[in-house]
Amino acid sequence: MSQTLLSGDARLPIYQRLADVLRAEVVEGRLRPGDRVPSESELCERYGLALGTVRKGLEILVAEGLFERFHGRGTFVRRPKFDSSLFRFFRFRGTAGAVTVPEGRILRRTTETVPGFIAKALAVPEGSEGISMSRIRLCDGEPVLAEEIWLPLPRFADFLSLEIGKVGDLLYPVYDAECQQLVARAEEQLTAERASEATARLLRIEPGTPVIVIDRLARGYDGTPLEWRRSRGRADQFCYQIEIR
Amino acid sequence: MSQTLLSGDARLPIYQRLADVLRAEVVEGRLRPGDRVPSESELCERYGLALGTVRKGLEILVAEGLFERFHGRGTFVRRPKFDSSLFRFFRFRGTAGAVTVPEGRILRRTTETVPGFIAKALAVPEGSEGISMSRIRLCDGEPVLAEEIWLPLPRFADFLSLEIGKVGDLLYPVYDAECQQLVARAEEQLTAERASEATARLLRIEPGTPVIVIDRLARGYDGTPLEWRRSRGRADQFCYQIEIR
DNA sequence: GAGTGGTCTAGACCACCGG
DNA sequence: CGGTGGTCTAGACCACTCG
Repeated sequence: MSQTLLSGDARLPIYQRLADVLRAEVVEGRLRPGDRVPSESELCERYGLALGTVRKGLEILVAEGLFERFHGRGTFVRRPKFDSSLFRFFRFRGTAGAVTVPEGRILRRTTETVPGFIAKALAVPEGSEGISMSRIRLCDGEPVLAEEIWLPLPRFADFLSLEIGKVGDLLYPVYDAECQQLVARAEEQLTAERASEATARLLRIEPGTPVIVIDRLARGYDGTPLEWRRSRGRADQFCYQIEIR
Repeated sequence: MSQTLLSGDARLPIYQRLADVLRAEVVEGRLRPGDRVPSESELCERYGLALGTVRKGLEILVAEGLFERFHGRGTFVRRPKFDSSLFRFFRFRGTAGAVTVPEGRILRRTTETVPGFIAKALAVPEGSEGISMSRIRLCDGEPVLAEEIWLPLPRFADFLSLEIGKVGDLLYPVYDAECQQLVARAEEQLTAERASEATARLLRIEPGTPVIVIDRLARGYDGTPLEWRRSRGRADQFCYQIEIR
């Protein structure tokens, strides 16, 4: 019957506990993005469950976006990649259709005291040190986004020894490779404001022009805040789409 | 076996065809929001299917947001209500937490030629007539949104005979009751711009202040465009939140 | 061909809701 | 209490992928 080798709160459904166990495998790094998850039949045997129960557990994680399934190939831990997801919000005049990752250039990298509200978001102590960066992103050589980025210390200490010019267009793979920090998801918040002098200079627009402001908090699989980022882009290039029910 | 009374492309899975059949019941108005859907066992009998197959079909429609299920009570057609969903994007200073529907006041209602790009969105012929409205929405007496609304004719002809002052804070229930037009979902598109003179006056802000612009196209269950709406709100009160993976 | 996920069945028992 | 959805099982057959 409901006899299973699964740990966890016995009041929860078995498929839920299976999902919890597998999610923990990812959170704790035993399963990494791209890895293959044990097959359905393997999980049935290992935990002494019926196929339907195992499938339901797996489907939970698919719905969460953690796993991907491929008929005939297997179940895999999904690689999150959201630089493309951010940039689907922008309409670019030149590159119609194709999603291209804009070029990224780090302009400054310093160590500073983390401002209060960012410290709060990153869940680090008030007044602690962090890495502060300024970055610009370009499409076809034209600036489209100006970014301020904060990373907590000592978690990202290894990032300081990297040559700034060698960092590519995407930061999250670098966080993974150099600092063993995997970004799994993020929350964003949108608003708009007038371009400041500094922002206007970076985006090559007139000060006072409306810009979209996107605050992003990136988190690891376990929910730990890893990076705080504020991006500003020209409103006339910005366009976000949603479907509602 | 796969013998079933279900219509539709036989290459599709049975549960998918069941979902299609039930969705059509809603689209064609035989099942209306709030109605109870036949029970699992009833559907099993009616179509000669196993329980698991029926459940999977129902779960598709739950995932689409069309149905809601309640343990012990039954399965129901969900009532879409998104005036609250729009306003969860806004942060209001006064009313912390609770989601309140802002007061809505129609300032103008006229019949005019539908502008080209709106006609396109509404899928009505270029140059046809439509209802044009101007509406303001207030929270605690303060204007938070200025709206331009277009309705296609003759679909919404009955709307013209309504007393403008008697229309409440929500339009969609009125569309349903008076024009037999049920809004099921909507698409929105966000951007920002400088407040024009007219917008600034309505929102009681300085011209040139950044405002968020939300274009919405509301559709019926069958996908027919029903209403086009452009809302403008003060950027300093606007805040849209998303989670990404 | 061996292994994977996808579909479908038939039936058991449980938990919740309402009258 | 009867009817509803929720969980779980055991097993069949199919469709896809890869070596």
